Amino acid sequence: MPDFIHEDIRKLHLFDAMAQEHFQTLMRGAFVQTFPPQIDLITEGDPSDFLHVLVSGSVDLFSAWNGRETSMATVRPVSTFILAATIREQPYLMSARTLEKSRIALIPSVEVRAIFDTDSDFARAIVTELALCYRSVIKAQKDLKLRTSSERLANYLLRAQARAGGQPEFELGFEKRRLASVLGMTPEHLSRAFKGLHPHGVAATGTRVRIADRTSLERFAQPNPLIDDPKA
Amino acid sequence: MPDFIHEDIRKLHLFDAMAQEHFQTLMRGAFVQTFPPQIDLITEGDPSDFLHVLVSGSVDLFSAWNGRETSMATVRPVSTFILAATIREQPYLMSARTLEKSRIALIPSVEVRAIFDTDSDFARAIVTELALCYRSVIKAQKDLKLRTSSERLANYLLRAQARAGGQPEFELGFEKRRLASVLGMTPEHLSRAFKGLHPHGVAATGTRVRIADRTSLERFAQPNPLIDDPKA
DNA sequence: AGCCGCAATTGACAAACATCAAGGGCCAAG
DNA sequence: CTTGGCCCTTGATGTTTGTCAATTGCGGCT
Repeated sequence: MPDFIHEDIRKLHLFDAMAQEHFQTLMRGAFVQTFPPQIDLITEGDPSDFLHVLVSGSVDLFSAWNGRETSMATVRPVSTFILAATIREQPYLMSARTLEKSRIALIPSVEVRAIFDTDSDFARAIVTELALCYRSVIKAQKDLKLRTSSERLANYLLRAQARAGGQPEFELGFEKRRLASVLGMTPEHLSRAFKGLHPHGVAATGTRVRIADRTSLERFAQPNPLIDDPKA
Repeated sequence: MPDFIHEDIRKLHLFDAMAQEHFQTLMRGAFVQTFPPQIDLITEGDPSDFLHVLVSGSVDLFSAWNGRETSMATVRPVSTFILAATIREQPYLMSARTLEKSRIALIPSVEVRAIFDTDSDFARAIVTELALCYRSVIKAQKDLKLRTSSERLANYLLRAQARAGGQPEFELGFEKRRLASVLGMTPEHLSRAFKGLHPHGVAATGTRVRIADRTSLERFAQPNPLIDDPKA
């Protein structure tokens, strides 16, 4: 594995405090692979043999039941996924597939657990990371249970704009059909929801979105830090 | 605090591996309080000053936004809640109130964090606990996004029956209106959903439910371990 | 027993959301 | 430039779920 990838991974909160020796042990057992778009990386129910670290590209976490499928989250670099399954030695609860060409580091779960047992800095970092993940799912659940689909879209756009640096115009980053799945609605309904936000200054052309009047959109969306702030 | 409560708490996975000395430190700073039913224990957004341990009774975790309210989970003894907020030193994401008369131990968050830093067994236990919590929320989210309300009810009843020991008849444990909120629907709709399950052998009288034909109900509910098994 | 209060139910209706079936726009290959 | 594919959109319609209002039913209290 090239050194610059080591450095990218090392910079993650999860790995930045642990002993160098332990980090190197992890990296020795790990390997990096590049995947084309739309490749299934893991399937829910499979044993969690590897902790995954997305180095570049993007990955969709999704789940299926009874012929239906829903997108649970989008992973962006550089971050890990399926940490909880690795820790608990339990099967994955979600499937994962690449959205674009992606570079992914695979670290054997056995080694993660072994070092977790000996390196308390690493253990602490895992706790912090897991607590963060937990809170973000709770927020997603509140979003889902307390808001209508238009409200979810409005708040999603506000967050996306903030993430993109706050300019009035920004890229969605993926297709609308996937956004619909993330928001828990159909593509058709999303299309109508976008139209419904037009009076509040939202204009979408393709994958590009323009928020003309943030104040008006906020009045409609009623964003709340306890749901929408990723840091809270 | 009486000793038998210490013992109950000590038996929790979260505390059963840590050094006795550290456990005693935690307990010295903690206090137990008994609350009547329907008392607000914490409000979302408040700073997380205490880790709560429910010793007896039951507690509802809920959340509100824009005039709407939804029940996120029910806590049953003996278990802790709002661990993630304590760890991250962040405000609570959910409010909590007693459902019945409840006895609750309050452990100052500062001390939890301090001992977490020195006792690696405790840190490990926290990781395990958090990973478990995380996975259970993911399951809840899959339940919400992939199933209709009738399907959620059907699967809930199957789980409740299993939890109650598997007898054909069992107690719900709380009011139907709260069940409706947990399942993300209105009480009226829940009432109709129960009627819809009648052909599959479900009969509900008050807070008591009878599943006459589990096989038939399972055929309709399509339970899946990756959503419904609390241990997975 | 009778009354009260509250939860649960029921019915009628409205809103939210999904489905199905066409069309339109974009882009890349021929 | 045309063609085909794919996504997005649009319209019509159906299903699911929520709301409102009224009623029933049950348990506690007097």
